[in-house]
Amino acid sequence: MVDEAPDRGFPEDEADPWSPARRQLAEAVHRALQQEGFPGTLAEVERNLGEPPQGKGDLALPAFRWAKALHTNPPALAERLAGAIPRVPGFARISHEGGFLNAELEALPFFLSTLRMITRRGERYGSWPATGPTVLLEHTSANPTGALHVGRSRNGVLGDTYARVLKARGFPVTTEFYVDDLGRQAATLVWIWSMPPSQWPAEIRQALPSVTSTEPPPGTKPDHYYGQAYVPAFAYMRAHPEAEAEVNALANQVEQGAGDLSTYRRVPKAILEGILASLARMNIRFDRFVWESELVVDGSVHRVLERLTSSQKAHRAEDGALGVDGRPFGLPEESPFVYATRADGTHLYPARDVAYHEGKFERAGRVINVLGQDHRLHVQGLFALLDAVGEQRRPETLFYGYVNLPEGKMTTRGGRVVLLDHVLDEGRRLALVELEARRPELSSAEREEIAEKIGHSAVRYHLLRVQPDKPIVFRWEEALSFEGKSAPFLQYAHARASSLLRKGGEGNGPGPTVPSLAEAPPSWDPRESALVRSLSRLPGLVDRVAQDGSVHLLAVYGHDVAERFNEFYQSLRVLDAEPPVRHLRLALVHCARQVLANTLDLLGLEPLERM
RNA sequence: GGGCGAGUGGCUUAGCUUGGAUAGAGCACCGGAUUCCUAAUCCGGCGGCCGCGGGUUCGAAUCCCGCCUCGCCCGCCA
Repeated sequence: MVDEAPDRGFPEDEADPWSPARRQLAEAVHRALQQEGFPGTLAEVERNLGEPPQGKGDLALPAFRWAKALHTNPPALAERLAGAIPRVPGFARISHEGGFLNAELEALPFFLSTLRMITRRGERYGSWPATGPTVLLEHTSANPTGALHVGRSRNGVLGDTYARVLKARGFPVTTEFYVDDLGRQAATLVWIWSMPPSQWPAEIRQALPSVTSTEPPPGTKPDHYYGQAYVPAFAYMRAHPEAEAEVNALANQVEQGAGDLSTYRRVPKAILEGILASLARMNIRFDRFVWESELVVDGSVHRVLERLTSSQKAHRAEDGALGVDGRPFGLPEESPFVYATRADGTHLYPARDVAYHEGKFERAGRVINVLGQDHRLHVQGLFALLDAVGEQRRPETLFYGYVNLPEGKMTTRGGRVVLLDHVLDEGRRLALVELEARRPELSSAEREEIAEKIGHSAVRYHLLRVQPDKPIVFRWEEALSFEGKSAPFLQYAHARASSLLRKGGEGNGPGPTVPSLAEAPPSWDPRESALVRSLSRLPGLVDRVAQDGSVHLLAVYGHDVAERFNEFYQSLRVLDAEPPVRHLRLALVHCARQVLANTLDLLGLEPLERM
């Protein structure tokens, strides 16, 4: 039983409940090690503090690493350290076992100060103080040539989540979508839709018999409507040289910044709006759009080409094409050059990409791109070009694996795709079926609203829950699972907590106060302790994920919190407990709901009051 | 062929950056829990030479080397 002021060492302005404890312990251990003749730094000690197995305390330090240099053996060193370390504020016990030094927190003060931090910071728990520099994060950037498939949406889900985490870590973040309106793909669609369907070539009309207007009929999304012409138009164009020439002429015209851009962009823009509407259903939004054609019009591509031309590192092919040797950047021997222009001097994608990045570097101190793993080599080419034009700065990249179907790769032209909108619709439908069975007392409007939130959250979570690097095989039953490792599992825990707080008379108010050490029950149920411990980990996790983009860890974490909460909920009574216990448990429920809500928000998922 | 990425129970997967004390989940399967705050939940059981071989180390799923398998890329396309 603790008998003195419990809260020293836990300042009010901390963002992370663990950092004071870690720091205090590391300092004490470091001092003890120095007495043994240890030459290393405090940071080295702190880095080696790990989490011991269940039941062996809260922080552990393996002594093996330093024993030899200090002319002793690990168990002896651990024992001597344990003996040499005085009472550390916040810790109840420092012990040793084998070659490990184990430290046990004063559990109650730690738990209560964690709960207090959560109630005090509310929705800001998990967030860190503002810091710099501005981060520019580009993601999704799907070509505006049709409706988005689930594979492309993984990019958006990853990018949007990473942006949320970086913001929470304190960085000012801007998200950008690069609209690739140049090139043959977009031109093909612009070309076909520049004619009324009645004047289309017979082959295309036959492929799309129901299409009669250049405007999507009411109730049809423009990305689906305009996009459906892509496959037949592309096939026709490939088979008819005169059509291909028209498309190329169109493409070349915009590529040079000639012609009326607003006319040209009509269809790509409409498709983009459709794509954005789909993404918005999953809570993905952008701060800024950069149209590739704009970089031509404003001269930035031209300026890049001038710099490249005068660069020592420029490589001029025999026929005049301008590029650089990419081998120092890892390009293969067989195709060592990355070209910025064609032989006729017209610019290519890599040149525009350099121009785009120069703009990004002006707008932000740190630039991150979210790209599919097929872009790895392109990035090396980009680096080679940046180097050649004398640009020192480089973007960071978060790569992700593709979403495939059990039958293989998704292909738009092969007609083997699963569209995001269809997955989202099916998710909503399945959730509605569940709700009709489980929540008949709700109005149908409420059920519809909740179903949409469950459905899109399930899809988003599914795309988020594994390491970005790993490829995903899309299976409907898995993507729309509402059990186990899924968004509804998290949402359900949140809804349960919300329900308890409603019934406990707390509603959406500031929540119950955290009891003081004197008021709190002296001994806690293991499920209560496990829950607070889980809650205490959010800020540290946000810090880590912000560093390396491992956003899946947050999805894993959310599951852990929900699981701890469900275990607590299942076996312990809250509302009909005795007053001191009830008080504490209500605070616990309030904090769990808060952390769940914050984690859900970081993941871009919807917290639900009832489901 | 080269480069990059991934290989963990029947399936999906966390842990690998920074080596540490019984490798943690979900699905499936088997058994159990609902007069009680939402059973989309919980409890128990089953199931793992952490791809293979070598190396470094007091200690390797984690680091290094080699091999195998799968994926992606290797256009004056984007």
